[in-house]
This record gives sequence, C-alpha cells and structure tokens, in this order.
Amino acid sequence: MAYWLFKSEPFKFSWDHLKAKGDKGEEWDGVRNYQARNNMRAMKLGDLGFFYHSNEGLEVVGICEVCALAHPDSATDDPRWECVDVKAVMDMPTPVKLTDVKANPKLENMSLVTSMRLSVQPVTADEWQEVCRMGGLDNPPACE
DNA sequence: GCCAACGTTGGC
DNA sequence: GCCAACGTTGGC
Repeated sequence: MAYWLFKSEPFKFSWDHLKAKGDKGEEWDGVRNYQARNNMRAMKLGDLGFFYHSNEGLEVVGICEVCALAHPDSATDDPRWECVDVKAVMDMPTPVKLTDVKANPKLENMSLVTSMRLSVQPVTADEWQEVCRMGGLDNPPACE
C-alpha cells in the first residue's frame, strides 16, 4: 500500500466535484504523461492520496482513496493511457499551502517540490504524516 | 498573461 | 539514438 498526490486545476475538476460523486468516485482521466500513468498502474485498491489544487488555490484540500485499479482511459481511444478511479474520503481541516510545504524542511524532498510538473506523484509515509499534521489532522487516515 | 521547466516529437 | 523544435504545465 502506498500514498499518492493527485493534482487538478480546480476550474477543470475540483475537490467539490469529486465529493459530489460520493462513494462511486470518478475516473482520473486525462493524464498524458508516462510517469504519472506508471504511478497509477502501481496503485492498489485502498491506497490514499492527497488532492491538490494547482493554478488556483495551490493547496492540498482533501484526501481521496483509490476505488478502482488502472483501466483504459475512457476519454481517449489511445491504448497507451490508463487511469484509476478515486473517491473523496475527507476534507483537510486546514488546506496545506504549497508555500507551507516549501517552507517545511521535512518536506524538501517531496515530489510536489522537486517534480513540480508531475500530475500524479508518490508520497512517502513520512510526508503523508507531516502534511496531515500541518492540515490539522491529529489522527490521519493510513493505508493498511 | 508571462515565462521557465520539462516532456514529447520528429528529422537526420 | 541524438538533439533541436515545439507544446504543455503551473507558479508567479
């Protein structure tokens, strides 16, 4: 099991959109980057991820869960592209800003800082704990 | 809206 | 297989 970070431009697909989908979740389609796709292929059911708003907001706003394994991206006929489904789990009590992440020495190696343009990123267990703590979650959800 | 960073494409 | 050109992403 592992932790991840999903980036989305809120005016394209926001955290509120995902929450509105409920337990059914939504296909994380539109990824056209091999590294991001490979990360999704590595995901398992029940893996948890941060939901990050890029462009506007620039903050981690919630936690989501992988609810379907990688499958062909229905938004394209190109067989190269696959995606998982995710569903909303909980809000961040306090959204964690990119500037706060950058200012925290414990997070200096986080992909969000080092691989800014990657849209689906791995997150280590330590980073997960730290970002959850910054977001006001005393008992962060954990992968089994 | 600008521009730097970076990934992808395509000619050779 | 290299590398220049080009397109896209995303912070500012």
